Amino acid sequence: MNDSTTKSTRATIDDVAREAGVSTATVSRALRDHPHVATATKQRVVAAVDRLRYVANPNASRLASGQSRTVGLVAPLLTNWYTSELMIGVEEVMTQARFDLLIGTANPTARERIFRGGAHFHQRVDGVILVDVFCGEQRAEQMAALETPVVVLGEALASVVSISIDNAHGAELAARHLIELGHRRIALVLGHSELHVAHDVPAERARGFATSLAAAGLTVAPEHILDGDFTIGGGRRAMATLLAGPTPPSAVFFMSDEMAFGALQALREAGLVAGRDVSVVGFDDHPVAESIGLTTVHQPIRDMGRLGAELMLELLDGTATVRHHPVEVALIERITTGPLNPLHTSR
Amino acid sequence: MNDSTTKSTRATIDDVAREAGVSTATVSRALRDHPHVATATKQRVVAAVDRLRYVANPNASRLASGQSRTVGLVAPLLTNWYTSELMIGVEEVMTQARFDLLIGTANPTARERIFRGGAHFHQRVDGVILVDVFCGEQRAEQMAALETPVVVLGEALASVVSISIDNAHGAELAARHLIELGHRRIALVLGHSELHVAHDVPAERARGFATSLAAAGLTVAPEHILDGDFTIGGGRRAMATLLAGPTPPSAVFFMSDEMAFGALQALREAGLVAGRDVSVVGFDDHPVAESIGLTTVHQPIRDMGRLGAELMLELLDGTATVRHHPVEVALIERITTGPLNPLHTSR
DNA sequence: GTTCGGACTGCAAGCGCTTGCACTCACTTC
DNA sequence: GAAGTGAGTGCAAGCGCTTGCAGTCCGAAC
Repeated sequence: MNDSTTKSTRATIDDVAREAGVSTATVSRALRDHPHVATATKQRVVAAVDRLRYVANPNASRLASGQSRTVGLVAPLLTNWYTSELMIGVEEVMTQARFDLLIGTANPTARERIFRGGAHFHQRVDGVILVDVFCGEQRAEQMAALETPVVVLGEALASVVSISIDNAHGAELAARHLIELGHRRIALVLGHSELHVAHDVPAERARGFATSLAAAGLTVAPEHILDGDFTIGGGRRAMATLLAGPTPPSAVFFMSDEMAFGALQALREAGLVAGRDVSVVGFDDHPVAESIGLTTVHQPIRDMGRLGAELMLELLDGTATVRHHPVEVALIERITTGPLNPLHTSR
Repeated sequence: MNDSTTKSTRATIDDVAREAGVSTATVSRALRDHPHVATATKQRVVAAVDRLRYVANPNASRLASGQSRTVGLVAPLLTNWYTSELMIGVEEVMTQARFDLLIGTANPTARERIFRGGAHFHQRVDGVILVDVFCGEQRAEQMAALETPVVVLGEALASVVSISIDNAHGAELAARHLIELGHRRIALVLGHSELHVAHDVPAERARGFATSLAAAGLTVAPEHILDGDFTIGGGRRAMATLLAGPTPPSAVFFMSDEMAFGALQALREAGLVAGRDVSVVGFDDHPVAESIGLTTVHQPIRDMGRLGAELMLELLDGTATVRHHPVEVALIERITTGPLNPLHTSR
């Protein structure tokens, strides 16, 4: 009956038990630091494990324990440097906690299923970290009712654990900086990624921008508000459009660094110098922003990833409090912004 | 005994079997498109699955089948945009094939264990994709002897399935381009990332670079070969050093775009214009290279990731042939390179 | 009318772990 | 000396699937 064929199969817990002269139950407990295992026994087990190079089969232990020790990371766009950066942070913490990370793209259909717990995902993970999967409070409540713990990154929510920066505040800083440099005719390039259904990050940044302008008694001309699609190409086109207009702005706030990169390209193509002819501010602090010298609003992305993972771990422990965790942003002044060029003051 | 407590637990295969009026074995077979399952039966099963919103427990099926349907992706540096880009490609294909992707960092210790199959990893994955974990032919042979299928990305190897670009050729293209523009005093900025133990990518690129110079009867001055550490900062420092030297080069080839970005910054700080005063060529075609206008050697990273995943799938099928798969590179001319500036011809 | 080969389905034995429960022994405590 | 107490261990029943083997049934071939 016992087919202990000489197949060079991997050692199982039973092999270890036999080798150590104890029961499988004891091996299992010894290996997981359960209380009530004699120190001597534990040592024998560990020695046997080493001798046999035993590694527990995760599928078996997960099946038996009902815990998958895996968390899912869902993001609409993995391509994104922002997402990867966040992912690194999450991965760091999760690996250390000996958890697996399952990454998945959230196409629009999948999104809805995730909210209702119907996703394929839910069956195999202990928790889900949502990155930039904008859901809104209503959806958050739905998720809070689910048995799967959820951490939302990039959006401020009350019914689930969430982490995000104060987008309005970041935009305020950017606009205030431009105003302080003397700029009056300031343009705004926003974005409407279709993947980010219903998300209000652009709206919040626009609000912050408007707040600062209003505080200085300024307004934005309608033709100075453009959509840059959150892409390099979109930013380039937006900048070109602004330059071609009747009254080009002396400064532009882009809602992402990548759009700003495109804008710098457009400026160069027009023979203009950023920071002198036109001031440009981005948002994110992309790794390349520093080398280009782009003035931007820095957000600690990797830290947010780490925090997200830590909160997920707490959630799984039952020690987390459901609330929003705000994260600080800061303006980083570099060379793409400068005092208002006299050229512009002349009307 | 049968504790069918009213716990709102998930539906199991038995629930589906009961609902469809068949045995669990039949459900299992129907769901995996086994032959010899009557069409009508299959439909009943599918209907029951829908009604119960059943999703198979992956741990149970993996345990029972002995297949983990998971592949590991190991890279020394996940932070890297290159790695993320590659990962996206792999993820795309793997997800479609309904495989899970487990990502892991390969610190030096872990590397050796992976080579000998002793890694924690091996117990839980059907195959391993190694990204930039430079191993050399000897290590590759070791791995080929392992039962775990391996695909190596970024290095040309004979004993395992491998994928890489022709680094020497890429560098040749870059150098030739500069030579054709009239440059004679060309510098080289390489890198020695410590994480990339013993990898010869820099060596190959250096060789290609030398080949092109030699063909034009040129040589490089020793002080024109610097280490830029493969980082933005390193590139910046290298460029600054070159500019401060007694005979600054008129053109520089950087082994990575990121170092080139740093160089552009250094040039700007020195009041010089890239493409006019000094020509700069990078390597990689980083997403930002386009917006900055960096001339560089393009490599189809995401495609390489896709190919790697496809080959892994074939390997698991037993339909792959072990060999190296070369991938094409191409020079992309942009604005950081230009004809030799007369200033430089004067000695 | 048998016999036979397939198509289809069910039985039941695992896969390698975890864990509730029961049990054995010292040791204490009255 | 009896009765507790609790640390330490083993038994065995699962966890939810897969799959070899053994049917059952039915139409085709003899």
